Amino acid sequence: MPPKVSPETTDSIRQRILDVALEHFTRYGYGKTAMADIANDADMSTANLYRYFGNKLDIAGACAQNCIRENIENERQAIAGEHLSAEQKLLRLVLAMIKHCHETITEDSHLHDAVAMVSAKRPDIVHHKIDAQQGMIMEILAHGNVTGELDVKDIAGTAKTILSCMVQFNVPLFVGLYSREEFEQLARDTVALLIKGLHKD
Amino acid sequence: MPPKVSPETTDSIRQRILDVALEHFTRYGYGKTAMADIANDADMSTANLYRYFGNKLDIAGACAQNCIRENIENERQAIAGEHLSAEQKLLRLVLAMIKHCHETITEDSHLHDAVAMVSAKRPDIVHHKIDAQQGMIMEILAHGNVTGELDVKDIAGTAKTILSCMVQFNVPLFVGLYSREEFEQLARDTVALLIKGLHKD
DNA sequence: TAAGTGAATATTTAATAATTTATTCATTAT
DNA sequence: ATAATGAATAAATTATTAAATATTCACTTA
Repeated sequence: MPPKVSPETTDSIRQRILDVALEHFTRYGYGKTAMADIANDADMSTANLYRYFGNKLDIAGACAQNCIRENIENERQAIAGEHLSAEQKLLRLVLAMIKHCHETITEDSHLHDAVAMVSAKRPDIVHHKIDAQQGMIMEILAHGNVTGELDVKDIAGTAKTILSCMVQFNVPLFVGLYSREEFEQLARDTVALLIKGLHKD
Repeated sequence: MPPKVSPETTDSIRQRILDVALEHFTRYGYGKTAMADIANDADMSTANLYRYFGNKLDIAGACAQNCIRENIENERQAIAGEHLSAEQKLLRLVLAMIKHCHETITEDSHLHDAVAMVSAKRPDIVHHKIDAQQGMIMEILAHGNVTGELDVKDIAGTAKTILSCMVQFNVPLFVGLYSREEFEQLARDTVALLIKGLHKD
């Protein structure tokens, strides 16, 4: 039997669909992206999309998971490095959140439309991101305990509390309300306050 | 000249209109409340409403200002008392915020509809509330400095930072996402963390 | 048998017409 | 002169219809 030339795997086809779809979602938003548009650019029939994804929302969901994976990777990079203090790491994490939110709402990008859709219909995907962020904060706290910089008893609970103080830096809606500079200053102040606390030493 | 019986003042008429309007906004929301409904219940013609308010949004705005005044008064009551520590006051303030948000979204109440409208078209009104809350936190901090419980250098800046850590307790949208108990626990943890900080003593 | 398609159907979205509602104003009452 | 109104108009909302789009499926191709 003759060897097939470039035998496209199921996975690579799925990936091609996702690449095309993300391009469209970013440029025109979820609503204004038609399955026919995606199919066209992916060189296949509309019907064939359904052999690879259950429906349109599944495609958007898969795109979102890719983006979130990337985003988490970014944030991990930002806080990597043994020499950084817990405060520095926390600050870098928050600044990465703000940066990501700004990218989501600026660029050309009607991406916020797709983000809203996925957030509403697939809360599990959002939750996964929250869990990952809480995990990162937990690592920062644990390491801070080791170096003697911090003294945190309930690491998981405290990480949750810290993350909740940072909602505003995580939600594009809020980030859009102020200038980047203002927001970054607020982030610095917030991290400093969380580390130091208000009480008299 | 004969003395007028029960000479209704302009102010009392305005107040009657506002009472009726708030009732309707609460029960049916901004959109589903017609000027004719308000006029009917206030025993006057629709046209006459315009002798007392510029337009429908002005009525909603005046209602909102009344509610906010009440709300601020509530929060002031909650933190009154010399014997309370700064931490206790801060906690009481946050719990009052949560309580108010819960009341806004539960009850019968399509009030969130009216709140959204006013928030969008009259940001100054919202800002007034934020300023008042920041003022209360400043008072708490200043008093804490006096008693020796706290050591806060930049009172205004710190108050702003603290308030921003509490957005989630101030925005009905967020408050609705979790149970009251969960949220109150989060509030306790947040206040404790802000007061104590993370660092090793 | 697996991958893919065109055409049929169901659901959404957009456009339009019909209705309701907000706002204004000339006029009446007090 | 001040307070109030009914009727006229402008603006917004809702209901209706038409068009576009998502999804399914019987069928073809390799």
